[in-house]
Amino acid sequence: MNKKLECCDSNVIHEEIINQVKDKMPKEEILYDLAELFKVFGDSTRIKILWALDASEMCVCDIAALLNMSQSAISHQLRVLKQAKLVKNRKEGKVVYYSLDDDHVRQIFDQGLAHIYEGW
Amino acid sequence: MNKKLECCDSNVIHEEIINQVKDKMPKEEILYDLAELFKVFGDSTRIKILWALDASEMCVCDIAALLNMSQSAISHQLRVLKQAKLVKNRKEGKVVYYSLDDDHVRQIFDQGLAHIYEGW
DNA sequence: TGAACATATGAACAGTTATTCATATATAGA
DNA sequence: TCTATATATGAATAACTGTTCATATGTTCA
Repeated sequence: MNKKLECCDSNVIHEEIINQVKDKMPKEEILYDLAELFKVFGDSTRIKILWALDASEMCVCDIAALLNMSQSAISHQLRVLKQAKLVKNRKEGKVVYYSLDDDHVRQIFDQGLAHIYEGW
Repeated sequence: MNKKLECCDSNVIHEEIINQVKDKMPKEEILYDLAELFKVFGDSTRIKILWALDASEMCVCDIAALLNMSQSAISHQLRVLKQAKLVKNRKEGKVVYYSLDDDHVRQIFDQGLAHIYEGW
């Protein structure tokens, strides 16, 4: 019950494949960043915001009204989206307008939708 | 301080835009499913598993060895990936081999990477 | 300057999630 | 049948996350 610290109790089964795959894997850091990016997409509030901004530039209050959520909640999420460099903003007096800051968002959404609709 | 239940304290600023965007938004349910899908991508362990399986079919023990993680942790995550219809498996004796079950994974990854690398 | 308002932000809380641990299931071989 | 082994799974825990609430910041206008 304490024979190997490696993986499961047994030895590796297919050592060649493991080494082969290991060579093809991107650097740990890249994969981490990729997961962090998708984590940002993994919330329906943020998905809605991105979708809305893909249709039109909007101010915080408008987004809150559109999604029927508090101004604070939206503001917090916009900060997350901005840190991920997915949205940008411009200020006009008191009002802050947000818009998409990425060309890939739409394509990522489309691929995601393609998966969801697949086989139905 | 209690004038409107809507969004923030004020009235909606750009009502036309809101209605216009509202019409363009996909159904609530679709956006929820989309977020659920990306949530699955939003974990570096699962990202690594998917990347590995994109390179080669592998059994549970091999994946655990490759990622230097416990068999149990990998098995739990494979279940999540299978529920999301991102991987499939086949049994050969005691050994269960997992492989990708989706054509979009690679493209979603590529778009994600494109975003990460953008502007550097 | 002061009131009104749009937005941002910190703390707190509830809900979620990834891993570990122990154990169950299933299969192969003796 | 008994043992070894590959995988699955339920419970528990620690860490993380989204929203709310209260409040701060910054801008306009009177």
